[in-house]
Amino acid sequence: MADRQYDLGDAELEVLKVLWDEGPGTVRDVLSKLHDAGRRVAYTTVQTLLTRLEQKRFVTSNKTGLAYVYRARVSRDRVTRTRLESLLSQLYDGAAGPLVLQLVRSERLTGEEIEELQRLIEHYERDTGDAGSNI
Amino acid sequence: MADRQYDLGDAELEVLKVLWDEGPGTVRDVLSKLHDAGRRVAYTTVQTLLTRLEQKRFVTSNKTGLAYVYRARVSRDRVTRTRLESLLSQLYDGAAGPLVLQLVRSERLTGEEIEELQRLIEHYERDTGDAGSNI
DNA sequence: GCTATCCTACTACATCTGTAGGAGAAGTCA
DNA sequence: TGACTTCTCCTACAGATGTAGTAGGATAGC
Repeated sequence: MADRQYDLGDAELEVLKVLWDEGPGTVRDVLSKLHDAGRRVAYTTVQTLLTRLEQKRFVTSNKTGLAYVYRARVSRDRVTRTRLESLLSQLYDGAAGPLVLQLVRSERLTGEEIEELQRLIEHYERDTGDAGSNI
Repeated sequence: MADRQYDLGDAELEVLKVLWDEGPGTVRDVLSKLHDAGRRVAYTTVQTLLTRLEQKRFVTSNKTGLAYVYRARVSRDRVTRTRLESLLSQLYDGAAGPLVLQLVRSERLTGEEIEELQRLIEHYERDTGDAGSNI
């Protein structure tokens, strides 16, 4: 009963995001933020979610005064990568290329992002000597 | 009870992928493919999954001889896009750019994909007059 | 000290999802 | 026609997840 495993549910992720965005906070802090964002949810729901996140080791807590303060234990980047990997393996057999191309074709990158992309590609081509194999 | 809604579970997606890859097929066809792929699962499990997929309107069926033949009703592309959008909105606030950059930085694109990307970017820059705003 | 407030702990419950068994109809083969 | 095989239909169940109520301890203001 002590530990849960598996992945993050949507509601859990939402709570975790608040901790990423706002830094450590209590149940009430998180609840306020969620309410601000228009999310109607009960205090005890947030509490349950934070408890489960702790059981899954995504957050830690320590009692400060009256209430527990929760703190994210995994980085946004780490979770992002895991979810992304999961999407890639589920839908693209793990290949990143098709996904990138699909996204770029959808023309939703900003000018700056395109520039950054351009730089990355130049960098890549310098390293590998223009287009080559990927083995 | 007639209709289910919500999204696809992992097991459901696996079954749907078989239909995408192999074309329409019966429970047994799908089961064989899954077994070939090393997936140990019972006949009735596949049956249940196909039934649920039909309730969710991801597949249709029609009785052909003895058994029902199931056929994907939504394209791989459509489902892919939906899942991707969901990931984007959950983790990147809907912005595609950061995800693309992260993927390209992970250096998992083939030479060909990089070239294709290069072409897309050139195309983009021709259209918009080099780097510009994204409004 | 009392009372309103806030917090935690525990419990509950519905739905979704993965997984599968059993009953019974239908077709196949000897 | 009887024994298999193969299907569908219905039912079941456990774990994950979202959501929240209740009980009871701690705190703070009056």
